[in-house]
Amino acid sequence: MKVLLVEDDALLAGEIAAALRRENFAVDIAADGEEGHHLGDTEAYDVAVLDLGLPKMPGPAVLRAWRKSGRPLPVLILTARDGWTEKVDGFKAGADDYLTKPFRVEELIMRLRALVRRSAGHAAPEIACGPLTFDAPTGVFALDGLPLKLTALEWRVLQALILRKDVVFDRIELMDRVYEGDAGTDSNSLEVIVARLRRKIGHAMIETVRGRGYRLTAGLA
Amino acid sequence: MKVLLVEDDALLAGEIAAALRRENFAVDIAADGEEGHHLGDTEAYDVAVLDLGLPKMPGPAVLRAWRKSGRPLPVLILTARDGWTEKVDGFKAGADDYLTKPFRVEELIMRLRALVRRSAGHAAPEIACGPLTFDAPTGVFALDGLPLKLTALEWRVLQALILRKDVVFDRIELMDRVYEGDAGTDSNSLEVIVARLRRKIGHAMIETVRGRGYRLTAGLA
DNA sequence: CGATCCGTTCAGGCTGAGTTAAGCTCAGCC
DNA sequence: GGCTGAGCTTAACTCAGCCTGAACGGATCG
Repeated sequence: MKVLLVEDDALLAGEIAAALRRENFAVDIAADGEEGHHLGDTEAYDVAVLDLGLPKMPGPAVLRAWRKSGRPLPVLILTARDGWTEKVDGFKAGADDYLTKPFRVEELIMRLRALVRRSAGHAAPEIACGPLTFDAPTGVFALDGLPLKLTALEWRVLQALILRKDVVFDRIELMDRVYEGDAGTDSNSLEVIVARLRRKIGHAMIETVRGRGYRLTAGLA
Repeated sequence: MKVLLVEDDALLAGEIAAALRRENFAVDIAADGEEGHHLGDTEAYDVAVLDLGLPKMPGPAVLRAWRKSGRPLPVLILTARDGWTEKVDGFKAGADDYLTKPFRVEELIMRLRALVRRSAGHAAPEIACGPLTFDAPTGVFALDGLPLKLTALEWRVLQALILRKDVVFDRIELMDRVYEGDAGTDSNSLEVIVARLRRKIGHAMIETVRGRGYRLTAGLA
Protein backbone atom coordinates (compact mmCIF):
# COMPACT_ATOMS: atom_id res chain seq x y z
CA MET A 1 0.00 0.00 0.00
CA LYS A 2 1.40 3.31 -1.09
CA VAL A 3 0.55 6.60 0.59
CA LEU A 4 1.22 10.13 -0.59
CA LEU A 5 1.91 12.40 2.35
CA VAL A 6 1.72 16.12 1.57
CA GLU A 7 2.95 17.95 4.66
CA ASP A 8 5.35 20.88 4.96
CA ASP A 9 6.23 20.38 8.60
CA ALA A 10 9.24 18.11 8.15
CA LEU A 11 9.21 16.93 11.74
CA LEU A 12 5.56 15.90 11.69
CA ALA A 13 5.92 14.40 8.22
CA GLY A 14 8.83 12.29 9.40
CA GLU A 15 6.92 11.06 12.41
CA ILE A 16 3.86 10.11 10.42
CA ALA A 17 5.93 8.45 7.72
CA ALA A 18 7.84 6.41 10.29
CA ALA A 19 4.60 5.23 11.90
CA LEU A 20 3.12 4.32 8.54
CA ARG A 21 6.22 2.44 7.46
CA ARG A 22 6.10 0.49 10.71
CA GLU A 23 2.74 -0.70 9.43
CA ASN A 24 4.26 -1.73 6.10
CA PHE A 25 2.94 1.23 4.13
CA ALA A 26 5.10 2.67 1.37
CA VAL A 27 5.26 6.43 1.84
CA ASP A 28 6.19 9.26 -0.52
CA ILE A 29 6.53 12.68 1.06
CA ALA A 30 5.85 15.99 -0.69
CA ALA A 31 6.93 19.11 1.17
CA ASP A 32 4.78 21.64 -0.67
CA GLY A 33 1.56 21.87 -2.61
CA GLU A 34 3.07 21.93 -6.06
CA GLU A 35 5.14 18.84 -5.50
CA GLY A 36 2.19 17.11 -3.89
CA HIS A 37 -0.10 17.96 -6.76
CA HIS A 38 2.39 16.75 -9.30
CA LEU A 39 3.07 13.46 -7.52
CA GLY A 40 -0.60 12.74 -6.99
CA ASP A 41 -1.27 13.44 -10.62
CA THR A 42 1.47 11.30 -12.05
CA GLU A 43 2.19 8.44 -9.64
CA ALA A 44 -0.07 5.65 -8.45
CA TYR A 45 -1.16 5.87 -4.82
CA ASP A 46 -3.79 4.07 -2.81
CA VAL A 47 -4.55 7.11 -0.68
CA ALA A 48 -3.27 10.63 0.03
CA VAL A 49 -2.87 12.55 3.28
CA LEU A 50 -3.11 16.25 2.57
CA ASP A 51 -2.25 19.10 4.91
CA LEU A 52 -4.29 22.24 4.32
CA GLY A 53 -1.66 24.88 5.08
CA LEU A 54 0.97 24.35 2.44
CA PRO A 55 3.57 26.57 0.76
CA LYS A 56 3.36 27.29 -2.99
CA MET A 57 -0.11 25.81 -3.44
CA PRO A 58 -2.76 25.55 -0.73
CA GLY A 59 -4.26 22.17 0.14
CA PRO A 60 -7.77 22.81 -1.17
CA ALA A 61 -6.33 23.93 -4.50
CA VAL A 62 -4.32 20.72 -4.74
CA LEU A 63 -7.40 18.66 -4.00
CA ARG A 64 -9.54 20.54 -6.49
CA ALA A 65 -6.88 20.13 -9.16
CA TRP A 66 -6.79 16.37 -8.60
CA ARG A 67 -10.56 16.10 -8.79
CA LYS A 68 -10.62 18.24 -11.90
CA SER A 69 -8.29 15.85 -13.67
CA GLY A 70 -10.51 12.97 -12.61
CA ARG A 71 -8.26 11.33 -10.03
CA PRO A 72 -10.24 8.77 -8.05
CA LEU A 73 -7.57 8.93 -5.33
CA PRO A 74 -9.08 8.88 -1.81
CA VAL A 75 -7.91 11.89 0.18
CA LEU A 76 -7.72 12.46 3.92
CA ILE A 77 -7.34 16.08 4.91
CA LEU A 78 -5.15 17.07 7.84
CA THR A 79 -5.37 20.44 9.51
CA ALA A 80 -4.70 22.36 12.69
CA ARG A 81 -7.97 24.29 12.51
CA ASP A 82 -10.96 22.70 14.11
CA GLY A 83 -13.72 24.91 12.77
CA TRP A 84 -16.58 23.03 11.16
CA THR A 85 -16.82 25.48 8.29
CA GLU A 86 -13.31 24.50 7.33
CA LYS A 87 -14.29 20.88 7.34
CA VAL A 88 -17.28 21.58 5.16
CA ASP A 89 -15.03 23.36 2.71
CA GLY A 90 -12.66 20.42 2.71
CA PHE A 91 -15.41 17.98 1.93
CA LYS A 92 -16.83 20.28 -0.70
CA ALA A 93 -13.50 20.24 -2.44
CA GLY A 94 -13.76 16.48 -2.67
CA ALA A 95 -12.11 15.13 0.48
CA ASP A 96 -13.06 11.70 1.76
CA ASP A 97 -12.07 12.17 5.37
CA TYR A 98 -10.87 14.86 7.71
CA LEU A 99 -8.61 14.77 10.76
CA THR A 100 -7.62 17.68 13.02
CA LYS A 101 -4.28 18.05 14.73
CA PRO A 102 -3.35 16.93 17.23
CA PHE A 103 -4.34 13.33 16.57
CA ARG A 104 -3.26 9.80 17.40
CA VAL A 105 -1.33 8.15 14.61
CA GLU A 106 -3.32 5.02 15.31
CA GLU A 107 -6.48 6.82 14.33
CA LEU A 108 -4.89 8.09 11.14
CA ILE A 109 -3.84 4.57 10.25
CA MET A 110 -7.30 3.21 10.93
CA ARG A 111 -8.92 5.89 8.81
CA LEU A 112 -6.50 5.32 5.96
CA ARG A 113 -7.15 1.60 6.04
CA ALA A 114 -10.89 2.14 6.05
CA LEU A 115 -10.58 4.52 3.11
CA VAL A 116 -8.50 2.11 1.07
CA ARG A 117 -10.73 -0.81 1.87
CA ARG A 118 -13.84 1.10 0.88
CA SER A 119 -12.35 2.57 -2.27
CA ALA A 120 -11.31 -0.91 -3.34
CA GLY A 121 -14.98 -1.83 -3.18
CA HIS A 122 -14.93 -3.94 -0.06
CA ALA A 123 -17.45 -3.39 2.71
CA ALA A 124 -16.46 -6.08 5.18
CA PRO A 125 -13.29 -5.59 7.23
CA GLU A 126 -12.14 -9.02 6.17
CA ILE A 127 -11.35 -9.96 2.60
CA ALA A 128 -11.16 -13.63 1.76
CA CYS A 129 -9.63 -15.40 -1.21
CA GLY A 130 -9.77 -19.16 -0.91
CA PRO A 131 -7.85 -20.21 2.20
CA LEU A 132 -6.30 -16.76 2.46
CA THR A 133 -7.90 -13.99 4.48
CA PHE A 134 -6.94 -10.38 5.04
CA ASP A 135 -8.18 -8.39 7.99
CA ALA A 136 -8.14 -4.85 6.71
CA PRO A 137 -8.25 -2.92 10.03
CA THR A 138 -5.30 -4.77 11.52
CA GLY A 139 -3.54 -5.63 8.27
CA VAL A 140 -3.08 -9.27 9.21
CA PHE A 141 -3.05 -12.05 6.63
CA ALA A 142 -4.03 -15.57 7.61
CA LEU A 143 -3.86 -18.87 5.76
CA ASP A 144 -6.44 -21.42 6.89
CA GLY A 145 -6.87 -19.27 9.97
CA LEU A 146 -3.20 -19.25 10.92
CA PRO A 147 -1.59 -15.79 10.87
CA LEU A 148 1.03 -15.45 8.16
CA LYS A 149 4.44 -14.01 8.81
CA LEU A 150 5.28 -11.72 5.92
CA THR A 151 8.06 -9.24 5.30
CA ALA A 152 7.23 -5.63 4.50
CA LEU A 153 7.50 -6.08 0.75
CA GLU A 154 5.70 -9.40 0.67
CA TRP A 155 2.89 -7.78 2.61
CA ARG A 156 2.62 -4.84 0.25
CA VAL A 157 2.48 -7.06 -2.80
CA LEU A 158 -0.08 -9.40 -1.32
CA GLN A 159 -2.21 -6.54 -0.06
CA ALA A 160 -2.24 -4.89 -3.45
CA LEU A 161 -3.23 -8.18 -5.04
CA ILE A 162 -6.00 -9.09 -2.60
CA LEU A 163 -7.61 -5.67 -2.92
CA ARG A 164 -8.06 -6.49 -6.58
CA LYS A 165 -8.42 -10.22 -6.42
CA ASP A 166 -9.46 -12.07 -9.55
CA VAL A 167 -8.26 -9.14 -11.64
CA VAL A 168 -4.92 -8.98 -13.39
CA PHE A 169 -2.67 -6.48 -11.66
CA ASP A 170 -0.35 -4.77 -14.11
CA ARG A 171 3.35 -5.38 -13.44
CA ILE A 172 4.38 -1.76 -13.70
CA GLU A 173 1.53 -0.54 -11.57
CA LEU A 174 2.25 -3.16 -8.98
CA MET A 175 5.86 -2.03 -8.77
CA ASP A 176 4.73 1.58 -8.48
CA ARG A 177 2.48 0.68 -5.58
CA VAL A 178 5.03 -1.44 -3.79
CA TYR A 179 8.16 0.66 -4.08
CA GLU A 180 8.57 4.16 -2.78
CA GLY A 181 9.67 6.86 -5.20
CA ASP A 182 10.12 5.83 -8.79
CA ALA A 183 10.43 2.16 -9.43
CA GLY A 184 13.26 1.02 -11.64
CA THR A 185 12.00 -1.40 -14.24
CA ASP A 186 15.40 -2.97 -14.69
CA SER A 187 15.16 -5.43 -11.88
CA ASN A 188 13.55 -8.73 -11.15
CA SER A 189 13.22 -8.19 -7.42
CA LEU A 190 9.46 -8.19 -7.69
CA GLU A 191 9.62 -11.66 -9.20
CA VAL A 192 11.72 -12.83 -6.30
CA ILE A 193 9.19 -11.45 -3.85
CA VAL A 194 6.39 -13.17 -5.70
CA ALA A 195 8.30 -16.45 -5.69
CA ARG A 196 8.78 -16.21 -1.94
CA LEU A 197 5.11 -15.35 -1.46
CA ARG A 198 4.10 -18.35 -3.50
CA ARG A 199 6.21 -20.59 -1.33
CA LYS A 200 4.35 -19.26 1.70
CA ILE A 201 0.77 -19.29 0.48
CA GLY A 202 0.88 -21.96 -2.22
CA HIS A 203 1.91 -21.72 -5.84
CA ALA A 204 -1.60 -21.91 -7.25
CA MET A 205 -2.87 -18.74 -5.65
CA ILE A 206 -0.81 -16.17 -7.54
CA GLU A 207 -1.33 -16.69 -11.21
CA THR A 208 1.03 -15.02 -13.65
CA VAL A 209 -0.36 -13.56 -16.83
CA ARG A 210 2.44 -13.28 -19.36
CA GLY A 211 3.27 -9.84 -20.58
CA ARG A 212 0.81 -8.20 -18.20
CA GLY A 213 1.15 -9.04 -14.54
CA TYR A 214 -0.17 -11.11 -11.69
CA ARG A 215 -3.55 -12.18 -10.45
CA LEU A 216 -4.68 -13.48 -7.09
CA THR A 217 -7.32 -16.21 -7.30
CA ALA A 218 -8.83 -18.78 -4.97
CA GLY A 219 -6.35 -21.28 -6.35
CA LEU A 220 -8.43 -23.81 -8.19
CA ALA A 221 -12.06 -24.42 -9.10
CA MET B 1 -30.36 9.23 -1.12
CA LYS B 2 -31.66 7.11 1.74
CA VAL B 3 -30.14 7.04 5.21
CA LEU B 4 -30.69 4.59 8.03
CA LEU B 5 -30.35 6.31 11.39
CA VAL B 6 -29.97 3.98 14.36
CA GLU B 7 -30.14 6.14 17.49
CA ASP B 8 -32.04 5.57 20.73
CA ASP B 9 -32.04 9.18 21.93
CA ALA B 10 -35.28 10.30 20.36
CA LEU B 11 -34.47 13.97 20.71
CA LEU B 12 -31.11 13.70 19.01
CA ALA B 13 -32.50 11.37 16.37
CA GLY B 14 -35.22 13.85 15.55
CA GLU B 15 -32.76 16.69 15.26
CA ILE B 16 -30.45 14.76 12.98
CA ALA B 17 -33.30 13.48 10.86
CA ALA B 18 -34.68 16.99 10.44
CA ALA B 19 -31.32 18.32 9.36
CA LEU B 20 -30.84 15.48 6.90
CA ARG B 21 -34.31 15.92 5.45
CA ARG B 22 -33.57 19.60 5.02
CA GLU B 23 -30.78 18.40 2.71
CA ASN B 24 -33.21 16.20 0.85
CA PHE B 25 -32.08 12.91 2.34
CA ALA B 26 -34.69 10.23 2.97
CA VAL B 27 -34.33 9.08 6.58
CA ASP B 28 -35.51 5.93 8.38
CA ILE B 29 -35.07 5.92 12.13
CA ALA B 30 -34.51 2.82 14.24
CA ALA B 31 -34.73 3.28 18.02
CA ASP B 32 -32.86 0.15 19.08
CA GLY B 33 -30.20 -2.25 17.82
CA GLU B 34 -32.54 -5.04 16.80
CA GLU B 35 -34.74 -2.81 14.71
CA GLY B 36 -31.68 -1.19 13.17
CA HIS B 37 -30.13 -4.50 12.31
CA HIS B 38 -33.31 -5.76 10.75
CA LEU B 39 -33.90 -2.64 8.68
CA GLY B 40 -30.29 -2.55 7.45
CA ASP B 41 -30.51 -6.18 6.48
CA THR B 42 -33.76 -5.99 4.59
CA GLU B 43 -34.11 -2.49 3.19
CA ALA B 44 -31.88 -0.71 0.70
CA TYR B 45 -29.95 2.23 2.10
CA ASP B 46 -27.11 4.30 0.72
CA VAL B 47 -25.52 4.76 4.12
CA ALA B 48 -26.16 4.08 7.80
CA VAL B 49 -25.52 6.20 10.91
CA LEU B 50 -25.05 3.91 13.89
CA ASP B 51 -24.97 4.90 17.53
CA LEU B 52 -22.79 2.66 19.67
CA GLY B 53 -24.82 2.68 22.88
CA LEU B 54 -28.09 1.04 21.92
CA PRO B 55 -30.75 -0.95 23.77
CA LYS B 56 -31.42 -4.59 22.87
CA MET B 57 -28.35 -4.99 20.62
CA PRO B 58 -25.15 -2.95 20.91
CA GLY B 59 -23.88 -1.00 17.90
CA PRO B 60 -20.77 -3.06 17.24
CA ALA B 61 -22.84 -6.23 17.19
CA VAL B 62 -25.21 -4.69 14.65
CA LEU B 63 -22.30 -3.69 12.46
CA ARG B 64 -20.67 -7.08 12.67
CA ALA B 65 -23.95 -8.78 11.80
CA TRP B 66 -24.34 -6.63 8.70
CA ARG B 67 -20.80 -7.36 7.57
CA LYS B 68 -21.26 -11.04 8.21
CA SER B 69 -24.24 -11.16 5.88
CA GLY B 70 -22.20 -9.34 3.23
CA ARG B 71 -23.93 -5.98 3.28
CA PRO B 72 -21.87 -3.46 1.32
CA LEU B 73 -23.62 -0.63 3.21
CA PRO B 74 -21.23 2.16 4.28
CA VAL B 75 -21.52 2.85 8.01
CA LEU B 76 -20.71 5.93 10.06
CA ILE B 77 -20.39 5.31 13.77
CA LEU B 78 -21.66 7.83 16.26
CA THR B 79 -20.61 7.81 19.88
CA ALA B 80 -20.21 9.88 23.01
CA ARG B 81 -16.85 8.37 23.88
CA ASP B 82 -13.78 10.02 22.47
CA GLY B 83 -11.08 7.47 23.29
CA TRP B 84 -8.97 6.46 20.32
CA THR B 85 -9.03 2.81 21.35
CA GLU B 86 -12.81 2.92 20.93
CA LYS B 87 -12.38 4.30 17.49
CA VAL B 88 -9.96 1.57 16.60
CA ASP B 89 -12.50 -1.01 17.75
CA GLY B 90 -15.14 0.65 15.61
CA PHE B 91 -13.00 0.49 12.51
CA LYS B 92 -12.03 -3.08 13.28
CA ALA B 93 -15.69 -4.01 13.26
CA GLY B 94 -15.91 -2.61 9.74
CA ALA B 95 -16.95 1.00 10.16
CA ASP B 96 -16.15 3.48 7.42
CA ASP B 97 -16.16 6.64 9.48
CA TYR B 98 -16.44 7.72 13.08
CA LEU B 99 -17.88 10.83 14.66
CA THR B 100 -17.94 11.76 18.35
CA LYS B 101 -20.72 13.69 20.08
CA PRO B 102 -21.15 16.55 20.25
CA PHE B 103 -20.75 17.35 16.58
CA ARG B 104 -22.09 19.79 14.00
CA VAL B 105 -24.80 18.32 11.82
CA GLU B 106 -23.10 19.98 8.88
CA GLU B 107 -20.07 17.81 9.42
CA LEU B 108 -22.20 14.69 9.64
CA ILE B 109 -23.86 15.57 6.37
CA MET B 110 -20.55 16.17 4.67
CA ARG B 111 -19.15 12.89 5.90
CA LEU B 112 -22.22 11.00 4.76
CA ARG B 113 -21.98 12.55 1.32
CA ALA B 114 -18.32 11.64 1.07
CA LEU B 115 -19.08 8.05 2.07
CA VAL B 116 -21.87 7.68 -0.44
CA ARG B 117 -19.85 9.27 -3.19
CA ARG B 118 -16.96 6.90 -2.66
CA SER B 119 -18.99 3.76 -2.31
CA ALA B 120 -20.99 4.64 -5.41
CA GLY B 121 -17.97 4.44 -7.67
CA HIS B 122 -18.17 0.72 -8.17
CA ALA B 123 -20.86 0.20 -10.73
CA ALA B 124 -19.38 -1.88 -13.52
CA PRO B 125 -20.01 -0.42 -16.96
CA GLU B 126 -20.11 -3.38 -19.27
CA ILE B 127 -20.10 -3.69 -23.00
CA ALA B 128 -21.98 -6.69 -24.26
CA CYS B 129 -22.02 -8.34 -27.66
CA GLY B 130 -24.10 -11.49 -27.74
CA PRO B 131 -22.68 -13.93 -25.20
CA LEU B 132 -19.51 -11.87 -24.93
CA THR B 133 -19.11 -9.15 -22.30
CA PHE B 134 -16.31 -6.73 -21.57
CA ASP B 135 -15.87 -5.11 -18.19
CA ALA B 136 -14.05 -1.88 -18.96
CA PRO B 137 -12.58 -1.00 -15.55
CA THR B 138 -11.12 -4.44 -14.92
CA GLY B 139 -10.50 -5.26 -18.57
CA VAL B 140 -11.97 -8.72 -18.20
CA PHE B 141 -13.75 -10.46 -21.07
CA ALA B 142 -16.34 -13.09 -20.29
CA LEU B 143 -18.19 -15.55 -22.46
CA ASP B 144 -21.57 -16.63 -21.08
CA GLY B 145 -20.40 -15.24 -17.77
CA LEU B 146 -17.18 -17.26 -17.63
CA PRO B 147 -14.00 -15.17 -17.65
CA LEU B 148 -11.97 -15.65 -20.80
CA LYS B 149 -8.28 -16.40 -20.73
CA LEU B 150 -6.67 -14.27 -23.41
CA THR B 151 -3.09 -13.48 -24.32
CA ALA B 152 -1.91 -9.89 -24.54
CA LEU B 153 -2.38 -9.58 -28.30
CA GLU B 154 -5.66 -11.45 -28.38
CA TRP B 155 -6.91 -9.08 -25.73
CA ARG B 156 -5.86 -5.99 -27.64
CA VAL B 157 -7.53 -7.16 -30.83
CA LEU B 158 -10.75 -8.12 -29.10
CA GLN B 159 -10.83 -4.90 -27.14
CA ALA B 160 -10.42 -2.83 -30.29
CA LEU B 161 -13.20 -4.79 -31.96
CA ILE B 162 -15.71 -4.64 -29.12
CA LEU B 163 -15.26 -0.90 -28.72
CA ARG B 164 -16.54 -0.60 -32.28
CA LYS B 165 -18.82 -3.57 -32.45
CA ASP B 166 -21.09 -3.98 -35.44
CA VAL B 167 -18.81 -1.71 -37.44
CA VAL B 168 -16.18 -2.96 -39.87
CA PHE B 169 -12.73 -2.38 -38.44
CA ASP B 170 -10.20 -1.62 -41.13
CA ARG B 171 -7.34 -4.12 -41.31
CA ILE B 172 -4.56 -1.55 -41.43
CA GLU B 173 -6.05 0.49 -38.63
CA LEU B 174 -6.48 -2.61 -36.52
CA MET B 175 -2.84 -3.52 -37.00
CA ASP B 176 -1.78 0.00 -36.09
CA ARG B 177 -3.78 -0.18 -32.91
CA VAL B 178 -2.58 -3.62 -31.92
CA TYR B 179 1.09 -3.36 -32.77
CA GLU B 180 3.45 -0.81 -31.35
CA GLY B 181 5.40 1.36 -33.74
CA ASP B 182 4.66 0.96 -37.41
CA ALA B 183 3.04 -2.30 -38.34
CA GLY B 184 4.56 -4.17 -41.21
CA THR B 185 1.84 -5.26 -43.60
CA ASP B 186 3.98 -8.11 -44.83
CA SER B 187 2.83 -10.59 -42.24
CA ASN B 188 -0.19 -12.68 -41.48
CA SER B 189 0.29 -12.69 -37.75
CA LEU B 190 -2.88 -10.73 -37.22
CA GLU B 191 -4.79 -13.42 -39.03
CA VAL B 192 -3.28 -16.01 -36.75
CA ILE B 193 -4.37 -14.05 -33.72
CA VAL B 194 -7.88 -13.69 -35.13
CA ALA B 195 -8.03 -17.42 -35.83
CA ARG B 196 -7.03 -18.21 -32.27
CA LEU B 197 -9.60 -15.72 -30.97
CA ARG B 198 -12.31 -17.32 -33.06
CA ARG B 199 -11.50 -20.69 -31.63
CA LYS B 200 -11.97 -19.25 -28.13
CA ILE B 201 -15.14 -17.22 -28.59
CA GLY B 202 -16.82 -18.99 -31.49
CA HIS B 203 -16.26 -18.61 -35.21
CA ALA B 204 -19.45 -16.72 -35.89
CA MET B 205 -18.62 -13.70 -33.75
CA ILE B 206 -15.79 -12.22 -35.76
CA GLU B 207 -16.98 -11.69 -39.27
CA THR B 208 -14.56 -11.18 -42.14
CA VAL B 209 -15.27 -8.46 -44.63
CA ARG B 210 -13.17 -9.27 -47.66
CA GLY B 211 -10.78 -6.59 -48.71
CA ARG B 212 -11.59 -4.37 -45.76
CA GLY B 213 -11.27 -5.88 -42.33
CA TYR B 214 -13.12 -7.47 -39.44
CA ARG B 215 -16.35 -6.89 -37.65
CA LEU B 216 -17.58 -8.07 -34.26
CA THR B 217 -21.25 -9.01 -34.17
CA ALA B 218 -23.63 -10.85 -31.86
CA GLY B 219 -22.87 -13.90 -33.96
CA LEU B 220 -26.26 -15.29 -34.82
CA ALA B 221 -26.61 -16.34 -38.43
C1' DC C 1 30.91 -7.27 17.34
C1' DG C 2 28.46 -11.19 15.54
C1' DA C 3 23.91 -12.91 14.26
C1' DT C 4 19.97 -12.61 11.80
C1' DC C 5 16.83 -11.01 8.59
C1' DC C 6 15.53 -8.74 4.39
C1' DG C 7 15.92 -6.92 -0.18
C1' DT C 8 18.47 -7.12 -4.21
C1' DT C 9 21.32 -8.99 -7.94
C1' DC C 10 22.89 -12.52 -10.94
C1' DA C 11 22.90 -16.62 -13.69
C1' DG C 12 20.83 -20.58 -15.57
C1' DG C 13 16.85 -22.81 -17.25
C1' DC C 14 12.15 -23.17 -18.78
C1' DT C 15 7.75 -21.97 -20.81
C1' DG C 16 4.68 -20.20 -23.99
C1' DA C 17 3.29 -16.09 -26.75
C1' DG C 18 4.02 -14.35 -31.16
C1' DT C 19 5.85 -14.99 -35.58
C1' DT C 20 6.80 -17.39 -39.86
C1' DA C 21 5.83 -20.35 -43.51
C1' DA C 22 3.38 -23.56 -46.20
C1' DG C 23 -0.67 -25.56 -47.78
C1' DC C 24 -5.59 -25.22 -47.87
C1' DT C 25 -10.38 -23.01 -48.55
C1' DC C 26 -13.47 -20.34 -50.62
C1' DA C 27 -15.50 -16.07 -52.60
C1' DG C 28 -15.56 -13.41 -56.66
C1' DC C 29 -15.03 -13.13 -61.45
C1' DC C 30 -14.73 -14.33 -66.26
C1' DG D 1 -16.51 -24.57 -64.66
C1' DG D 2 -12.01 -23.03 -63.71
C1' DC D 3 -8.83 -19.31 -62.31
C1' DT D 4 -7.11 -16.14 -58.91
C1' DG D 5 -5.97 -14.19 -54.82
C1' DA D 6 -7.48 -12.97 -50.22
C1' DG D 7 -7.98 -15.08 -46.16
C1' DC D 8 -7.80 -19.41 -42.93
C1' DT D 9 -5.40 -22.86 -40.39
C1' DT D 10 -1.87 -25.79 -38.66
C1' DA D 11 2.67 -26.75 -37.17
C1' DA D 12 7.23 -25.52 -36.09
C1' DC D 13 10.45 -22.15 -34.43
C1' DT D 14 12.38 -18.38 -31.59
C1' DC D 15 13.23 -15.60 -28.02
C1' DA D 16 11.22 -12.40 -24.52
C1' DG D 17 9.42 -12.99 -20.17
C1' DC D 18 9.33 -15.46 -16.09
C1' DC D 19 11.01 -18.67 -12.25
C1' DT D 20 14.26 -19.89 -8.85
C1' DG D 21 18.38 -21.07 -6.22
C1' DA D 22 22.36 -18.94 -4.44
C1' DA D 23 25.03 -15.37 -2.94
C1' DC D 24 25.85 -10.56 -1.58
C1' DG D 25 25.36 -6.40 1.24
C1' DG D 26 22.84 -3.34 4.22
C1' DA D 27 20.16 -2.80 8.26
C1' DT D 28 18.77 -3.91 12.78
C1' DC D 29 19.30 -5.86 17.32
C1' DG D 30 21.19 -8.16 21.10
